[in-house]
Amino acid sequence: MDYKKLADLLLPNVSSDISIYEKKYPERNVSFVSRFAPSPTGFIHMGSLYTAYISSLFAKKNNGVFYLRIEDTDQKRKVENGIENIINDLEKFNINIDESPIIGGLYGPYIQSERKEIYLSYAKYLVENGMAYPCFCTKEELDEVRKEQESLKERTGYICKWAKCRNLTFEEIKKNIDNEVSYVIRLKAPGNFDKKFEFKDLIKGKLMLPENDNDIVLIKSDGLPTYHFAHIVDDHLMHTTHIIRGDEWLSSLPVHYQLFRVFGFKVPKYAHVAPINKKDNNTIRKLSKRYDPECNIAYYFEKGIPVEVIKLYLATLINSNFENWYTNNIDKDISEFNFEFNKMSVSGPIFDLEKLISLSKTYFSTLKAEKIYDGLLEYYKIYNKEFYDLISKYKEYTINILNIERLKKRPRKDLSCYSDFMNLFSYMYDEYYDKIEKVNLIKDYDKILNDFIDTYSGDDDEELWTSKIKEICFKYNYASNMKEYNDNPALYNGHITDVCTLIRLAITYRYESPNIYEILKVMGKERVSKRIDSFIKEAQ
RNA sequence: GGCCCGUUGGUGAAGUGGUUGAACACACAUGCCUUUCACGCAUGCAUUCAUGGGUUCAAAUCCCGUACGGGUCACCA
Repeated sequence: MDYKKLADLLLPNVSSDISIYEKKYPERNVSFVSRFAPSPTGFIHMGSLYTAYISSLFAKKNNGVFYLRIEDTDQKRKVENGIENIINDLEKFNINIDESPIIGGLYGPYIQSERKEIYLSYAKYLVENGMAYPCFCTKEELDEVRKEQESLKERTGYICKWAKCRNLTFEEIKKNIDNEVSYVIRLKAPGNFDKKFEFKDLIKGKLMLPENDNDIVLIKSDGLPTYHFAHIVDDHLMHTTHIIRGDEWLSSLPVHYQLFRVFGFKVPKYAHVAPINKKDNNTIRKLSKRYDPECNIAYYFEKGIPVEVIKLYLATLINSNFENWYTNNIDKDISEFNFEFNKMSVSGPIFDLEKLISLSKTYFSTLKAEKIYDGLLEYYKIYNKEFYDLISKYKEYTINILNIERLKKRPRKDLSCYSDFMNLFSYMYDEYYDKIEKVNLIKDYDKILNDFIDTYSGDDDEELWTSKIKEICFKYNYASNMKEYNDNPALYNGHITDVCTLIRLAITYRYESPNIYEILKVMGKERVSKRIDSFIKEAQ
């Protein structure tokens, strides 16, 4: 068969001179190039963020390039604003992108649907060299073939004797083309399934894979390439050195490997990332954006968990020894850690929200109050306008609240997200000083509170403050320490904890709060007196 | 069903033939500290690495079988 003639018949208006593109997209002078190549089908979720983050982290570590390429060759799955959504989400996470449809770059276009000419050119080149051919089989015919293969317990696919369009004569093809029969272009797969080749994946390690003998589709009937074909052409021309992608691609690696070899291109290195999993009852399954709210990025935004925390947690999932490094280098940037492919989980890490929250508490405990304050403003501006107005109005006061038990060697760890702040500290604002239903009052509560407010100066140090409380304890027959009380409980009306709890209740209407001494100090004497007065009135 | 991959405590995991008495972290429990809560500190929590066999002086680590789990078999990526 005259393949040149065949190529011209199929793609008359396309040049098969691929050297144009080889020249147009020259070698890069960096040793590491990775990419994130999503389909624009919606918002980014934890899984895609994970893969994208890994790519960017390794690119950064190797002073390489990380670019974004949109894989929109499936017209049916296109979603409105898909590209914008992806780019916005990546921006929110401060993932640094060197080239993208927005930023541009020398290797564009970065949207596959805009590269149609390129793919067709490479496809024509293959046809011309007898390595690809048109296939006129309909979906129904293919389904039937598959059914027959299944009933014969044979391997499925467009393989061996089943690849009937492989042997069409030029005349037969010409007739179909003249009649405008819809067709695809398939690879004439040169592999032998019974032969295996060794492949070293950066994460999975040494693999033995069968050669590909399936005549996979290269160009679909709409003229757009399949993932397999676009992957080879793009990653070759864009000079990607490291393909970092989900391990659902592992099984098609023989196809991709073969395509690179057919063209004589250098095969890039591959890192197949196992998915983030979730333990559901007793089964482990992939974290799903449909069933697991924590898979959705919006979930964290709504709670007010900072993106830094998510990145921190993802980093621990990428390399579990990261966590140890981080606790010793809490002031350093995540990217300074030496991430390694071979330390990644082969079967996929399990997502543990509890651990993420614990990490978040540690993260918040390292922040300066001013920084948290800025985060609070940003958060409540969107999620609670009323509270936003309040903290905007009382900036200094709010920062003082945030500084309670923060300015010491081991700060409190009670804040795990911005939404916690309101739950934890709303009572500090008079607007939210709410009564609670049931309050247990101790003996002489009114006298104790009155004595307390009489002696409270507002600027005593903690030691003096405590000693004043102890005096009150003594006066009303409360034990001034627990040991005393426990030795002889019958002698006392109660103990110092009861007295402090009473004060805490009067001030906050809560049984739990940070150090009451510090709270009083932040509130100021005037507010404290008012609250105590109103508490006593309310109790009577 | 074919092919590929995996299986270490309540959880995430470290571990690649010999100081591993199986790190570390989360969770849990108890105790200490303490005005509550949180923090912090201390202690406890796998005589054993899915399972059966083999190789070896030595196996969680290497080999084979079995069970279970995951991925994939599209003109979707």
